[in-house]
Amino acid sequence: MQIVNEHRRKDIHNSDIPTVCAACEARHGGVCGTLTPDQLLDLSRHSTRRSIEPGREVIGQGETTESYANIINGVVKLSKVLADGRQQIVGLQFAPDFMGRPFTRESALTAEAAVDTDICCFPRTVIDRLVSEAPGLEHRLHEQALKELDEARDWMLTLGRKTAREKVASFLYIIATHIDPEKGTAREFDLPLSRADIADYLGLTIETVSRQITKLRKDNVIRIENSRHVSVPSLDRLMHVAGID
Amino acid sequence: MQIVNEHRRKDIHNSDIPTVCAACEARHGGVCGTLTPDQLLDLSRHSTRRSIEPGREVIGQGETTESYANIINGVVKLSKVLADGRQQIVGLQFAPDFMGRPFTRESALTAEAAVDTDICCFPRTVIDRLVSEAPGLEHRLHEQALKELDEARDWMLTLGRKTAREKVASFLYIIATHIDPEKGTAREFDLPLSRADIADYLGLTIETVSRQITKLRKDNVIRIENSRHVSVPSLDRLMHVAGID
DNA sequence: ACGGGCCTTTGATTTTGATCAAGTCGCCGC
DNA sequence: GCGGCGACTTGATCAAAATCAAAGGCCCGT
Repeated sequence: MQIVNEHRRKDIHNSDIPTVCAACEARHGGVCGTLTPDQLLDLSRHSTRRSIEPGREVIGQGETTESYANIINGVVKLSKVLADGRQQIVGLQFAPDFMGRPFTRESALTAEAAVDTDICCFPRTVIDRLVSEAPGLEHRLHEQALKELDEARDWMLTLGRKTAREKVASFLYIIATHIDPEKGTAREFDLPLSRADIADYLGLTIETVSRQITKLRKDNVIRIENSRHVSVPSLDRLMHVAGID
Repeated sequence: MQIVNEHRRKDIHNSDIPTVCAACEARHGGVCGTLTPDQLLDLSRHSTRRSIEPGREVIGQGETTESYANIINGVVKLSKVLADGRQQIVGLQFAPDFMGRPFTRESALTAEAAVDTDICCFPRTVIDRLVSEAPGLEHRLHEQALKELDEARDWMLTLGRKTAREKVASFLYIIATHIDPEKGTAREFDLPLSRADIADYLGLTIETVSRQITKLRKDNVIRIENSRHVSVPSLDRLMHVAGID
């Protein structure tokens, strides 16, 4: 897609911005926003865009990574598995999240696209060099880590203490509030995860997830078509069912 | 306690180190290790030691914090509560962990001493200033955040996918490997948490925790006296029961 | 030593969600 | 249009953990 000046975002200084970066959302919420035009140019010269189809693994548990990436659009599942195959999704990442683990080579988890996803990949060496040159970049990565930590801890409360109904409602709420990186909350959306994925995210079985979704539909908390498309008449109601004060 | 030169650690340059810091473990695994003697002196002038008895709240969910702290010894529970009182412990912190949330005023969780605990408190303003002066400090805080994120995600797998027996064994394994900051793993230790706390950490009830501990004892995975003191004949066996490959 | 309170254990019963087992729906290729 | 396959739903039954209930044990002060 060719980007012309009129479409460029006005909230960041755009002169001398590499063409590929000019329209990229990752420069706003994402990590690239802290870089100077020079640094951005440097990074963009080494970065490559990739499209990933659903189910395709980006990085496997225990593998070594030689690159980081920004999510341009789509959804990525982060998961862990037990030796006997039990699986838990430990996080979802949306645009413009940064993926990859600074300061360590080996990944402790598997990252896999949940839907068609575009990412912008950077070689580890370039990011590591930029981190040492631009202190603002480490600060941004640090903030992203803290955000993920907060999300992980919120989800621990969901996993440990909520009922199946509350868990499913909590999941729907997360999706409603994250699926569209532009506006805050969507009252209608396609689920980026299959029932099996939702079960792995919530620590439930697919049957329980399905039953609870059916029950939420019968209680008019949500409306469903196609089993993937959900609309939420009242966000407040959903939050309440999810046990979020 | 008075510290004389002979007891000072040799692995860090000790000249001009403030007396209170000289014997402090937090300088090794902790965040102070990155500071120059000058910066350490600066920080130590504004820091205060506090002893906290079990059950005493250090910082409450939703309160604003004006200080950070290092744990000198003891154990701190980090927890979240739902509106109706259901509680989940989302993390345990041991010496020499850093407590407090950089870059945000409001705490999203409650921190409470689990046992008698000593902490070294720093005013927010001083740390924030040192972060801007010493890039190494932010790097260290970033690493601590990433460590906590890894731990949180590991625990999500435990909460979402393990059985009660595996959960209790996982908890005992965590304690065995963290209770003594000096040596790696203890094969005998006092539990820093009550049954109620363990239940809140594992997303179980106290009765289930008690029953599973009894069962692990009968299966000779652990030995118990006083209901607080535990010894572990075989760490490998415990790990296996905990579902850790 | 005695009593009271709290923490812990143990037992009986119930409930929630898992498991087992059929279906149904939608999509795609033929 | 038909058949088949994968994803989802629904139903029946089962099991794990929660809940309800009652002791025990331990510590502490009197």
